[in-house]
Amino acid sequence: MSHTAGANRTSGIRQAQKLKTRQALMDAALGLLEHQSLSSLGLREVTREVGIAPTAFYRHFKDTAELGVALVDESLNGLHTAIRAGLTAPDADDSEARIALTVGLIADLVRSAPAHVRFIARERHGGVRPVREAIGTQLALFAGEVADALGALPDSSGWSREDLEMLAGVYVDHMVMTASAFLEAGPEGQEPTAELARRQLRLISLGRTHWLDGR
Amino acid sequence: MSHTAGANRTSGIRQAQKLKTRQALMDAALGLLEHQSLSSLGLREVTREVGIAPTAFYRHFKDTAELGVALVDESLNGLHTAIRAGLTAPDADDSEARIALTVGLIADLVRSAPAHVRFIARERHGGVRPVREAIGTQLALFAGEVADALGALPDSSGWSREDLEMLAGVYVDHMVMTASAFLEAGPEGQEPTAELARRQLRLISLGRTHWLDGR
DNA sequence: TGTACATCAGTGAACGCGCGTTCACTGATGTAC
DNA sequence: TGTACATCAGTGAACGCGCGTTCACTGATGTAC
Repeated sequence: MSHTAGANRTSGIRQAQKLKTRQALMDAALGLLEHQSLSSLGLREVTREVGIAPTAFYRHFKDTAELGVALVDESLNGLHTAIRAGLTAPDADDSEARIALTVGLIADLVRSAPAHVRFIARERHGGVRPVREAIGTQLALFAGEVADALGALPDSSGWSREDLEMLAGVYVDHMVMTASAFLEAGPEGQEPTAELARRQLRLISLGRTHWLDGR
Repeated sequence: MSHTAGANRTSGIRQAQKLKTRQALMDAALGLLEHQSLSSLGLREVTREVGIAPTAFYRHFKDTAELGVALVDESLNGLHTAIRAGLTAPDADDSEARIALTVGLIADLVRSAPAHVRFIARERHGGVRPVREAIGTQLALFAGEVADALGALPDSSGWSREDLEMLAGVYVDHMVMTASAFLEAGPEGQEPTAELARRQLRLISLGRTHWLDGR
């Protein structure tokens, strides 16, 4: 209509630079959150780290809570695609192999994006409501997808939607706890942590196998 | 030796008043932590709430992290005795009844000490290392006790100590998650949250029953 | 019991500092013609 | 392509404010005799 054709392409250099700065703010925040919680993260701290004036922060976020919500999306999109890649790889037919694969996937995720994992584990029950709620919403969506995936498996015939969602919730919670345990464990703690996680998944898997036993 | 006999009784009025102020600081902090994390809690905030001079804080704690560690002990001692009371009440012989009893106990705990529960859930993965570590240590001790209790049950014959500890860990994690879920859920969310928790405990219970099936 | 001294929880002034936010600005990028 | 105007990401000074920490103090409580 008005403007030039292609005006809403938000063209070129300016937009690219803005996105780059925004990303730099998010990266800096994620780094600073290794040793504190979002509720104590200062706007000046973040801009100092990036090397821009404090006031420039407002060109991107209204406050640090809004930055936090953006970090939730970034973190859980990553986790999301990483895990989905694993779930849809149906190479493993026995449950023991699927368990090992899942735990390996979580270990990889923690190794490749420790700051994101830490952020989610930390703020999941953290002091900043909008961020806590964003994480809750995203994890619920994620659990819904896992429930769908579980429902499509032959082992799940006879399962109600409610039970599938319960099971998916158990898996998602276990995943977050395991990821956090990997983070806390030192280098020598990695393998014991993985072994514990596999053992726990075996327990859940057994419960799952016998869920419909009493009809 | 020196002093009067009974000198280390730390006698009387002065000591009592000091303990009272210390407790007031802890109570005030717990209240202020409803909407923030320990890493952003200010010493002046806490003393203002209690109605004493900021400098008086140092008579009790070196910094807010130390206060946090004291809150961990207070919170988990409460939880500890509350849950142990439940575990040692062996009225329930079928597992369904034991599950309902456990979930009811958690709900009671959350209702009677919401701020303590919130504090533990929030700081378990929080930004203040000494506090995070204190919670980890206490929960590990707690899980050890639960493992002992489980090992004493007839259902547990043939279980290795390692498996008992794994199972106890699952129960403890589930308890913290459930307590946190009760907190987040509104008044109408309480019963659905309880039902979900019972369902999850049924799954774990089934896994437990069949743990030794393949020998 | 009474007196003289010691202890120590809580005070209040003072400090330097970093915070979040406002404002008018600059100059590179984008758009119209 | 060239020119004139609009946009807007980032600037830098300034503000009032609450922070953590220091220090010398006060006065009620505790102890010795």
